[in-house]
Amino acid sequence: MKMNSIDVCESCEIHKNLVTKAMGEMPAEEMLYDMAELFKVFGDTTRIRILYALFSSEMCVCDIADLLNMTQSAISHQLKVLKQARLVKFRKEGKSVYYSLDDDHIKTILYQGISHLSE
Amino acid sequence: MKMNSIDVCESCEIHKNLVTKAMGEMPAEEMLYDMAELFKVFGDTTRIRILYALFSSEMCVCDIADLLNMTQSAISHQLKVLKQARLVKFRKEGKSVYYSLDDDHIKTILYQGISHLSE
DNA sequence: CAAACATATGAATAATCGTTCATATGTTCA
DNA sequence: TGAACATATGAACGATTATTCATATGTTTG
Repeated sequence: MKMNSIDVCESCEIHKNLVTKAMGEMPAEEMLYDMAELFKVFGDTTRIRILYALFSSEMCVCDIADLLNMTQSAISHQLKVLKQARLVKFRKEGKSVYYSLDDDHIKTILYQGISHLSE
Repeated sequence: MKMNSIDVCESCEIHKNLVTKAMGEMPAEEMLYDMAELFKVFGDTTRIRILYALFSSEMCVCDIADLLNMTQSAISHQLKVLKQARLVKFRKEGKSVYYSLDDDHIKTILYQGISHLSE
């Protein structure tokens, strides 16, 4: 008599031990949520382009907009997303705001992605 | 006289050299697209949960559904996405289909994500 | 202060995505 | 062969998201 789970398939009770083991190794809900939120940020070509631009050097918003041939507004919105994910940082200089990479893991994450793709 | 880009901000021509340099280092369109597609796959808690489940051991669809307390259909749809991204592989045994991880980069990518989050 | 400029942001829209529901496919076993 | 089972899949729905447009904020300079 099951009580805590959907009755997906009774005969799979054979693997209850595997399920129990995996359940114990599952990260906490909040961690899973944060991980998904982080990877979502990498899941957009515009944001990946921005990160690559900043690999090259620090840049102001209009440099990036010019480089990617997109509107200043679109870039600004995406920089906000990158900022919230703590992937970029910025410094203000007069009217301009210069953005740069905020984290060493960014390259590693992107390169692992490339590495997976080129298998 | 500009010809190939939106006139975002004329006075930023100061940084044209940076923009040109970054343009030269930008990955090809197709690579950017593929990278975004790959990271999108990691951008969902259900799929991350499935990957973690498979870290633990190979599992059949209904094991995963039971573990995550979700419908068989939802899991099956997500496994399709993971399969297309070549993150999981499967073997058929009778009525069941056993899924397992298909790539060594998966752990590295997820761990880099965790590493970034816990800074 | 006013004009010019660089950036930020809220609302709207179109596109994409995850889950559900119903059902199809394919396997085993009586 | 037919019933039971495990999985896959198409369509539909609601939720999320990227870009655009209009405009606001904040800085510099005449």
